[in-house]
Amino acid sequence: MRNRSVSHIFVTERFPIVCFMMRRDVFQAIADPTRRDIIGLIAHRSLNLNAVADNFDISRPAISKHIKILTECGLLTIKQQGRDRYCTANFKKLNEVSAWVDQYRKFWTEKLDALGDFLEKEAGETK
Amino acid sequence: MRNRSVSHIFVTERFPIVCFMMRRDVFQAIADPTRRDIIGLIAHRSLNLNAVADNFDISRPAISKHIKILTECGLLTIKQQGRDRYCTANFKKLNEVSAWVDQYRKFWTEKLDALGDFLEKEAGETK
DNA sequence: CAGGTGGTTAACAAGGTCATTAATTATGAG
DNA sequence: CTCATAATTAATGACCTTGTTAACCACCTG
Repeated sequence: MRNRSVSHIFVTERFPIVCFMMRRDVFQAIADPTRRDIIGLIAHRSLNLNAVADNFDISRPAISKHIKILTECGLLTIKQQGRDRYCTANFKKLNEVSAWVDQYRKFWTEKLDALGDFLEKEAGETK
Repeated sequence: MRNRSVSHIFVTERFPIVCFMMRRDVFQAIADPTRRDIIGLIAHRSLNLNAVADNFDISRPAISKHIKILTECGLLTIKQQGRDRYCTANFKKLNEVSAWVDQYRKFWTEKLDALGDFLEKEAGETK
């Protein structure tokens, strides 16, 4: 039962109702390349789910699930407009990732070789 | 067959030998909290596998597998010293994550509310 | 060489992820 | 109201992940 946590427990007189909320962490959310692509798509403009799905070869339900995961971890917010649900990216959430990476930044930038490695990689990829 | 790619194909006269190499991407590697903890552990000093395992409640084989994954994606390098294998972090690899996050940084820092959110989160956690 | 220690591999189990298709819900348009 | 469209849910399947224990290999020490 990983990544789950009880967020609220509502107790009526006779029926304890336990409400689970996925504690989807951002790291896991961005681990999937499709989800990273979705984020890239909606970075500049809000899109409804179908517009997002048009950019991928997978089914709408699959996209729907990805978006659900991104929403659950706080990276996306949904705004309902009639039938359409428009997805907007909530980039502040990426600060968690940024902060984690940044604590190690000094270990690889001290030698000032990051640029060199980046260029090396670029050259390898475009070759 | 996701996350796999044929990296090299050696062909002898009679035996084509296909060598698979896991294309473990860094995002997936750091998605696991245990692996992030391992990285944190060996950030400052090289540790052998048993020393790493001592810090966790899981078995040595489990740690061994995590370290294998981290090695396969380039985040760790192993230096054998007699019986011991010392793990060293290779933080340059984190640049991939950093670069991906950074392309969106302007979206959440423009408003200069990142500090506010950070403090808010801190307060929420220590409460 | 024998035995202990560091570490990996093998076999397996439980649960999670990511996709599918079919059915369902909900909204807007004619 | 009826139909088309936007989107979710349900049921299912294949594969991946993460852990376990037991057995094994490799190296150092006495």
